[in-house]
Amino acid sequence: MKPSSDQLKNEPATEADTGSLSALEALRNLKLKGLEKVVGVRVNGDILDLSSQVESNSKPEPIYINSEEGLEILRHSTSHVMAMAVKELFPGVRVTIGPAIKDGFYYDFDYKRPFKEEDLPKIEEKMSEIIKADLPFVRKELTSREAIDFFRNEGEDYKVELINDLGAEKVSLYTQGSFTDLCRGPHLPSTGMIKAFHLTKVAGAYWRGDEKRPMLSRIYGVGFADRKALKQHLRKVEEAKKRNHVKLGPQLGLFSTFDEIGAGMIVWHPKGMMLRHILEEFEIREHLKRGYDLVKGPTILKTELWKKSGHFENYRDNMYFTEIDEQSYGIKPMNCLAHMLIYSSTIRSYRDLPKRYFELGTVHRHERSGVLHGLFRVREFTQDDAHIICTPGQLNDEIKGVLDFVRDVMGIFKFDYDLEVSTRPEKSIGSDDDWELATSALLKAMDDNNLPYAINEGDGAFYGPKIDVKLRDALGRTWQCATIQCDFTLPERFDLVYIDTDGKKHRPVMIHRVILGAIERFIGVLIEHYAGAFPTWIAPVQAMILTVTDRNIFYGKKLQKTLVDADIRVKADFRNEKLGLKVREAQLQKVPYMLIVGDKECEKEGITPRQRSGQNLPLMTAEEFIDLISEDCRQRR
RNA sequence: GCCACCGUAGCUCAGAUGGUAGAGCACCUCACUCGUAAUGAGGAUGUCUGCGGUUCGAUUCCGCACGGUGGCUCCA
Repeated sequence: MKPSSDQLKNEPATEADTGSLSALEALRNLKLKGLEKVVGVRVNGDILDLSSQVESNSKPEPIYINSEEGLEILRHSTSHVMAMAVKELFPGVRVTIGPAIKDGFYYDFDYKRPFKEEDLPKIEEKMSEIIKADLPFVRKELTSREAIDFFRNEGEDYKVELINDLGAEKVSLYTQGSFTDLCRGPHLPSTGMIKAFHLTKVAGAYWRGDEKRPMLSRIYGVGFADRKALKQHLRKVEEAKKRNHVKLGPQLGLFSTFDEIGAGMIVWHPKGMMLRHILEEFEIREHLKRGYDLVKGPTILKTELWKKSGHFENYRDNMYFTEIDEQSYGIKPMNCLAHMLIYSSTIRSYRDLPKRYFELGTVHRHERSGVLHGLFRVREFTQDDAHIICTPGQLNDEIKGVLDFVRDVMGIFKFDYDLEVSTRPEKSIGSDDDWELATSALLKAMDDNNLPYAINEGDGAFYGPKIDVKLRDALGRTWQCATIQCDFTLPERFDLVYIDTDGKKHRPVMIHRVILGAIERFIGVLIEHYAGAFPTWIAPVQAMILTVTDRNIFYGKKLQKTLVDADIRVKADFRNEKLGLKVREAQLQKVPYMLIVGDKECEKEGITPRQRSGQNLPLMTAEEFIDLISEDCRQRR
């Protein structure tokens, strides 16, 4: 199908004799090739429709459909097509908003009943008709008054609300066929340029994200420049499914959940517990190297103390409470309180600072049932939590130290990550000055280190601003794990002091920080990142001894003892089964090394390791194999 | 918490428009002693998530609860 450039030629450009012409004309004048793939233009940094007016001597930059901006235009236009299809199929539906998002788009509707998955094929069909009709997207500017009248007439109250809130004098509307939507644009020249889309799912979503407002029905779709890209995306989604830790975890014998235990509670099986143990041991060593002290607080603390810290006021809904001897206690959702008391248990000198208290602290949070998900969102989890209490002068270095720590650890696991700074939320404690101070301290530490970051306004913790570290896994998806939070308030509330050089009491500042975040979530990310094939240094089972016949068991056991004594995490399969079966099962368990032990190995007192890749290594002695694994561990591979 | 969808053996799934259920793998037993992703034969397996309701009768229909998935809101 040819793009509809001919249609467009006659569009708004015609009246423009006064030194302006359509962007498409301007591009033609530039004699650019591949104009059929151009969906918009960039002029002075603004992205405009192909039909928009530009000055005759301007040189608009073409935006191709497969560029990032081009895809956004495509997806946004596809959402309009979907809205049109839905309006035609479901009379009485009211439209709200429908933006482009990563890989696709969505549109929220208000209808007498929510949409179901089974509605999607019908909608897709209707959309295909609209696309086939190759309807042009026509932009029109109206005053807000006129636009409000228009939408009120159409019964589209959500649009009226949007225009009122915009408070602009003029707004733009886009029309394709029978459908007109309030929209800033830009859009494709016409619907015919949509070549590859797919509606993926339905979901509920609150109007404007506010749970007190109506629940709308959202339809999600994906859209790409061509069918090949769409197919590739669907393959990627399949690949991600295969890595799903909720499935892989139990399959690999790592963890499981039980209805009878409760939602959001993880039960760790032997191999999963071994993985945790390895990570925790690794963490303890890394923390000790960096001047942290190990501490531990109790799980339940008096409610009075939670009132003092501000948690009761600000975090109560997420906490569990209990009663002991007619006293109210709260189960800890965070680890800071005990650390504060450890600090204030004696007089501190400026010479003692900074204090870095580290605890693998298990916390309980009452997360709302709908947010629970595998290991990523649970109600009981363990944080690699530390509180750094230091002088204001040390703050910058300490934040830098934590950022370096994060960089080192993420480097070991080969994770890329982005940094985001979150500022003061509505529900919070502390003075404006302290927030200002804490926020600028975080920003300064990042600026000093030339670290790029994004800002999330109002997304901070209730006691202070934070730097969040978003990991990117092997599939490019992001997860929040590490976080660094600056806090001037708790030291105040707990009256933490140190004696400075002047002999007087001064107030220290505090940093809350986690590196892996929650061990549970981090392991979930690791499972998906490695698709369950953990590198040898963290693999719960590093090697599996596989005997060929019963004759080999005696030697196999001897070998196992040698390796266990050398701290290799080795298991053995001495069953009277065929080697092929044993290899298959070890392979499915993603064990890094299989040690094949047959008559040949018994005779030569050696082993033939088979790597997870399927590659066989030459026959070697147990000592050589121990060296091999030790080297893997040293290299963290 | 809200919206949608889902819940049949350890796992993956089939099934009956309401008459108490099957297949493969796993498991158990026996034989085979075997060299790099499934040896063969035989056997057992379920309160069809739970509780109520409708019905002569429910795993199937309805309601509630519990659990899961995808979103919204929230968040490590």
